[in-house]
Amino acid sequence: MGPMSRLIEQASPKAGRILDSARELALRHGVHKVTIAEIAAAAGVGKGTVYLYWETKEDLFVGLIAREVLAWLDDVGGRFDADRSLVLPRRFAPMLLRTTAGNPWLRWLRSDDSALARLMHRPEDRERFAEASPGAMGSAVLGILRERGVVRDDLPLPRQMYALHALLVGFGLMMDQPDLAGGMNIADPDVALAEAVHLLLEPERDPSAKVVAEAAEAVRVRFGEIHDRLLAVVAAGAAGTR
Amino acid sequence: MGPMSRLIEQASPKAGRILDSARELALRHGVHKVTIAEIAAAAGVGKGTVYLYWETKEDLFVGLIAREVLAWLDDVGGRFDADRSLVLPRRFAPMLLRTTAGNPWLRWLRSDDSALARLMHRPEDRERFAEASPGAMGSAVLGILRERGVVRDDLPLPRQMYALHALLVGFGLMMDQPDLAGGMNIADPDVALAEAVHLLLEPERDPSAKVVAEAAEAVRVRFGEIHDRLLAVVAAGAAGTR
DNA sequence: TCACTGACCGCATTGGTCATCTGGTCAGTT
DNA sequence: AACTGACCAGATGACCAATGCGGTCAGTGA
Repeated sequence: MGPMSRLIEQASPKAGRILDSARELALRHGVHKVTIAEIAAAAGVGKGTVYLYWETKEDLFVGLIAREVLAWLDDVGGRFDADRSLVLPRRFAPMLLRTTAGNPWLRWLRSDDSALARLMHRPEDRERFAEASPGAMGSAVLGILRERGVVRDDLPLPRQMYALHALLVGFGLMMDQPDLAGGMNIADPDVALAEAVHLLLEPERDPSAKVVAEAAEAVRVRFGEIHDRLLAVVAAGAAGTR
Repeated sequence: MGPMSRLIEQASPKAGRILDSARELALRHGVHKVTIAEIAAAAGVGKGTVYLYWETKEDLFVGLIAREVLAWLDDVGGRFDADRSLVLPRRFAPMLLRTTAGNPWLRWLRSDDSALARLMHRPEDRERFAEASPGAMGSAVLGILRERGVVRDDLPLPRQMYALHALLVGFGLMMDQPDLAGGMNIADPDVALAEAVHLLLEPERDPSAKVVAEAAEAVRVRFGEIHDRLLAVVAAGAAGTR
């Protein structure tokens, strides 16, 4: 994170209230139905005030989604600190999906909804967010785990990544829209994913506790990088910085 | 197949011409842009003639898509006859995707496009078609292969099915819309899928040739069932039978 | 007799219009 | 200096007429 760019809401409580109002109203009526005037009124500020903190409506919502993703990254980080064995693919993958399943903003991000593309016009922003999608995170982490023997290395990395990505996309979509599953419904998709990832990625023998701890540390560092780059997106959207 | 219900185009060459025109025009301009009048004109028949063979525009296109799927099933059947080792999951799964990748109608079916839902209003039809989607076919075949030892049985079948379905959905979608892959592109997704399915489903030792042959036979029978049920859809859509 | 046709009908969809509303600005207020 | 809300140009969507559609059926001719 570093001391450089802080979240706008931490600098001003008013900005925080605006974000909260925007979040609530957008969840209720949809992002492109809610108006800046509504948001400002709900936050108890004037309409112009919103534009003191963000240059455009787009920037406001980019910042909002970024906040959600950052909170999610922190959440995941916390889980890691509590239990480093979460780096094991069979635990990592289900955790990625489960922690994103509940949050509409993250789910939205994952399915690459067209509505999101309509909102975020700057390709750079979309790319930065795509970096934090479960599929991309899985891929990013895969290389690290593979180097350290937490993931089998008897097959080329690119194909392994592609397969993992496909698996996560598939599970994610089937969770979001059960009709894609063709009527098939199981009680515990998490377990199914864990088993699949285990067979797909994990070597015969579990790695030692030491290796696991080191891998977890490396993965945490990677999380930090993704975190910081997202933070840059938020900073870029803040008024007065561009 | 049986002698009972034959494709409408085999009964009347005129119906065949109508289907051909419908196919060509719909591929060029989209299903819901093309008009019955255009189709009739292109086929060199009167507009009313179309309604001698199909009750509605919807029935016409249901029949058309069914024809495509039936042709695909025949194609796959032929491949099976030529090489029974195609039942091996690592060869079966890539074949399912590859043979459906080129055909817009089948691809459409696979992605469960909303445009298709707008066209096919009868849920019964949609269900019948869903039965023939790659994911569903994979699932249908999975049980057969498992019983015979071509697929490992150390994990519960429902979760195995779910995982396979997710994997196929994921690979299929990433093939169709590469942006879902998050910029990741590999030369040979087929191989990646083959490897993934191998790890996911296949036992340590390959089954004997005899077992493979028997499994292939059973799978072919299953294909025949799916074939026949689709044929029933076509027959139901034909005018004068309802 | 009957396979076939195309003029015809009611209705859904379209394109065009225009009043309203929205994102964004800025002179003014506190 | 922080903040506000009246104001503006352009986007939006409600509305309506006109077109074009799916589907019908009386008629045609082989």
